[in-house]
Amino acid sequence: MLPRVSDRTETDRSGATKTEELVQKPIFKDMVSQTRLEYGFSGYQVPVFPRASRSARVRVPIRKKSGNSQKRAFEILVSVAGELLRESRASVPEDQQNASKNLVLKEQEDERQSLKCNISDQETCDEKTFISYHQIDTSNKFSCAPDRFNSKACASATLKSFDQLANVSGRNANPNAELGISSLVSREFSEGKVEDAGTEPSIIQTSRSETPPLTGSFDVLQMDRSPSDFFCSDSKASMFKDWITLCPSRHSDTIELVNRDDDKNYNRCTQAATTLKTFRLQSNAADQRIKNLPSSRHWGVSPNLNGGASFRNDGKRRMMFHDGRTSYSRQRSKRISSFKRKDFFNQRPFTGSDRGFQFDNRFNHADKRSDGDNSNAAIRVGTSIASPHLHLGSRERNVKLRIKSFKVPELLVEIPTTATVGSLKRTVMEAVTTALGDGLHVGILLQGKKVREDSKTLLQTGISRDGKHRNLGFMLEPGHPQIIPPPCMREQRITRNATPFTIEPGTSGVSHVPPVTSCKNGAESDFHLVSSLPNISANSITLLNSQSVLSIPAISVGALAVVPIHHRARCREFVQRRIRRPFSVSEVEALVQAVEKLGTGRWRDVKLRAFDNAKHRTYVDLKDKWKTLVHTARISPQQRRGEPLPQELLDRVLAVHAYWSQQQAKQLLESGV
DNA sequence: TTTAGGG
DNA sequence: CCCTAAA
Repeated sequence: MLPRVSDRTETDRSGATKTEELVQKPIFKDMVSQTRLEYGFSGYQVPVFPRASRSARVRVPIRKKSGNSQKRAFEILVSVAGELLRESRASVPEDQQNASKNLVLKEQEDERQSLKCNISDQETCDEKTFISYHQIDTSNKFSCAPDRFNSKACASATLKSFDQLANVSGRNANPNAELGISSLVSREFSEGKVEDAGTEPSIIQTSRSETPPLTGSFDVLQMDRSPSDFFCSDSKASMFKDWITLCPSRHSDTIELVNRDDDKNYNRCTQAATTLKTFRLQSNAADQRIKNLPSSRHWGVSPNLNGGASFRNDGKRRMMFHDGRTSYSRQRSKRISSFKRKDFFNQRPFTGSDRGFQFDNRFNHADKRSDGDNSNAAIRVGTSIASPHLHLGSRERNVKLRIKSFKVPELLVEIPTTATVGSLKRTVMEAVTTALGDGLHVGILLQGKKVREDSKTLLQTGISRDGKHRNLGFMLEPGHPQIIPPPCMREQRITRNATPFTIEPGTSGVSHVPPVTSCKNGAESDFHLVSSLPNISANSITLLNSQSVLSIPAISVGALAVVPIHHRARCREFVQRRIRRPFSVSEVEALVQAVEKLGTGRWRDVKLRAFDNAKHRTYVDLKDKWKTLVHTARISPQQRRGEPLPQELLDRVLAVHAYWSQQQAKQLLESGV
């Protein structure tokens, strides 16, 4: 067997019938010798988004027009809290379960199993804010009781006016306002009393629950994208004016709400997207959808009213039915993103794709005491540790982390030697964009070892003890959860154009030991490489080595623990449109060249010849691109949009198009005679 | 699956 | 970029 062929068998193409093509097709090395250069970027250093400030925060948009913004904000908070609690309830050690005191979420005895929230008002705040919202209707059915909580006993609860925070009611904004919410629900609370050292006991909503109360702790920064529903009603300019920002405050155990009204930079953002982890803030609309869904989280339960789970894979949206049939769905209305996305990279430098998890670029600027050098922005992370020795305000419970840059795994760029420096820049930018755009996860390395347990606190993990954090590393890792298909996809996986690193169908089911997949990256890498990889542990894959053998390790228990959330998110996101990836000049060049040789109508061959490395370009894409190219070439330069193409290239397009049209006509004539 | 073409 | 009929 030809080595060249065997090297390539990891791609979607295999089988003896295609051997010939494979041999004929120029592989990467050949391309290099044929006027093409290959640039390998190993460990490309991408600074944290320049505007990133000192803290990474969750942002909760507040709709201006929706009336009760307090209610809305609180709704979101409770929803957040609920998600966090749900995620972490099993992971809080016994000795840490009695720590915080401000927000009390309790499972109630009544049939609705609702949660009680007590939120206190801080007395030092002149402006009393009273949140008396009941029956918050999230998927978990929380309810909130008015404050019966002694504020002294919950010193970290620094709830200031919501109005101040969000400036929704037109009052003066106070960027420094904070809302503190405790991270823990303790058993003590359910018994009615909380004692804080040196302060008087406070009365807590008593509930004689037979079942133990929910316990859990907020983990470090858990963020997710907010549904776009939030923004649809507002004008673009004001879209992001009203934010409530959730973040761990310096007092820890609190969540900070910061008004973002003052920040013009947000106005140009297109989408609320802040994700480090996996819970969702849910809008009314999203809630509504959830309510309509079966409450069961069991795999295989279809969230789709049609009886099929909708998902997408590699650009194709389909309905999957339980009997294995697939059918195409035309429900555009189900798309989450109804707003227009503009230039992706400009606006969301650090966000992932619609499908992946996202890393927000819109960090908070409020805290500008230092860090004038934005390129070295740090991310401040509150530990949210439920410390057994709870001294509110104690700085020891905070960990400051400075992230100078993220290391992006290797990118491969191919560009003609005749290309300009400018196009090289653009190409690299595109590669970076693509890598980032498809959703990277942040990985944490502690002393070279991957920290996988997302539910553990920093204290437990040892990060908090690591005074200088020299041994703490952050990495961007591919976060393509498609690799671990949610069960709704497992019955029938679409593999043809799947990424080269997907688990093969044989491993469907609940196997935790996916097979080892080896891959020669050199020729296979494309801009997509990074994002095609599953979320796997760092020590099992060397992304920086293009020749490395990729092995997909067993999925960690921690990863599995969040699968249900993934699943929910997935199934909703499957119906999203593919991310738009405009063709670069070099890509157009390659396309034209291929069509010159092969003619129109052989798009599969064109794909194999010129875009085999680019998994995100399907032959349909190429055909479509050619269509638009021909159109572009015909219209006046003034009418053209996007990156300007050299006239020479467009002339070639027209010439090629004319030539092959003629050929086609000839053939038709011959066959007719 | 691939092609072709409308949306 | 999506969708889909038809091959």
